[in-house]
Amino acid sequence: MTVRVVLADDHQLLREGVAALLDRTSDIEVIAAVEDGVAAVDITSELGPDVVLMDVSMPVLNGIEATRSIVREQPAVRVVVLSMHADPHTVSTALAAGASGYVLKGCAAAELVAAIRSVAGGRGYLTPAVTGGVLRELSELRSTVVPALTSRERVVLQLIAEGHSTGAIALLLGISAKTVGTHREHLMAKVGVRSVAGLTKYAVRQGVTTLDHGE
Amino acid sequence: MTVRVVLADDHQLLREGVAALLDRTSDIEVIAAVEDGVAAVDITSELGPDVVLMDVSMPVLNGIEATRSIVREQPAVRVVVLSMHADPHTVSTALAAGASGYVLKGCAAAELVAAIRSVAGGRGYLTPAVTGGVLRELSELRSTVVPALTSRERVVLQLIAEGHSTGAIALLLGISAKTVGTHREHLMAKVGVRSVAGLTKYAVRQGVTTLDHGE
DNA sequence: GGCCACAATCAGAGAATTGCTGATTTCCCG
DNA sequence: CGGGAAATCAGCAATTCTCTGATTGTGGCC
Repeated sequence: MTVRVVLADDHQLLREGVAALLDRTSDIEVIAAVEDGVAAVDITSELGPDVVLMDVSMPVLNGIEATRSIVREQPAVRVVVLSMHADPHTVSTALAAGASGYVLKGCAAAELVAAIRSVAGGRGYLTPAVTGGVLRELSELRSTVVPALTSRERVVLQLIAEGHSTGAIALLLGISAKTVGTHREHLMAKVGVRSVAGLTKYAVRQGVTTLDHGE
Repeated sequence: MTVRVVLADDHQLLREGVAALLDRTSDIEVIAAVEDGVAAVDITSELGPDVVLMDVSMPVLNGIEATRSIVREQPAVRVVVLSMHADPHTVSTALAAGASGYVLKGCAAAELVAAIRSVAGGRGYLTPAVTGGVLRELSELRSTVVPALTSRERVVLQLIAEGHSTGAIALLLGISAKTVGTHREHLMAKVGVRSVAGLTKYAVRQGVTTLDHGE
């Protein structure tokens, strides 16, 4: 079970150095090293590696776009982005493009190996220096794209997901059925869904209810 | 981390013999041995053991009822039923009463120890001689209690769980909305649920749809 | 203090869905 | 050749949904 790796970076010295480092590891094999994004896409579709180690800044086609292309065409291939910078924007763009891992060029060889093994195993890898920013970005996106639910809405969501009818919820909460309907509409609008089925899935994902019993 | 065990059996010789066997094992300690079901319930609520080793046939209160009582009052206590017979009815009754394990009196000491360790660790234990019967019983129950869905019903279930309305499903399938409604009713009746929320959860559990996107 | 945004509440009216009963057709199995 | 189950559809009353519009209370902000 060796992990087959394609390396894409526009600096020859880095390519050779990283290849040497990785080849010291018995379970990782560098099967190709290319110097631009187009070559990375081509060689990946030809060789079908397990992991592509992708530099961000490359001529012809940058690493982000190359990642997007590879992930779209070969979802089984995992991409680890190798970058000089830890700025949250680059990181989240790379991850949005479909990268499974993100490591900095300043990292130790051991970390690079850990990242490759992690993504080859189907997990992800984020170098500690960027995780904070990613989490912050994530929560910001969550709150702007998906507005926070109000406490009342959360209660109604839970009851809906538990299978209660509008009338039943109104009785339980001691409010009018009309109000429950309004809450439901607000919920659907916020969650971006237009059915009880969608609301229920959202509730399950959010942990507001369980999948346990039928309702 | 020794496992504290209460032993309940109406034959003194068996109590002494099993206690001796278990005490040879360093991580298992028999803290009490009683001779009827009532005493088992009493001593269990008093001592709070990790595991109760429970004979099925006992005077005053049989092992099944004693198990039911113990599990209801002290859910943290695990019960291993010790029985002479492997008949599926006894086994499934015992498991339905809340037993976590089932071993035969004809088993080796090593198996008893394995069973006790397993249930103490929060898992279950079924002696191989009875697993076949239990699985058969289970699938029979499944098919009678939860009748198999027809292929058409599965299709409708999926579409409902994906958030489509009755009218939309009718269009997609090229049938009347009334028919879709009938399918939905049959689904709810079979699944034992009376809401789209319940159906959606069932669909997710069954893998008919995913939790991914909202709808 | 006044203003504004928003949560929470409710209502009206027409459209859609639900729940229940009942029926027909087709098809497979013994 | 039945018998039964699956799949289809209808009628009808009750409920729910959708959309629009409105009121009240609260908290933050100038």
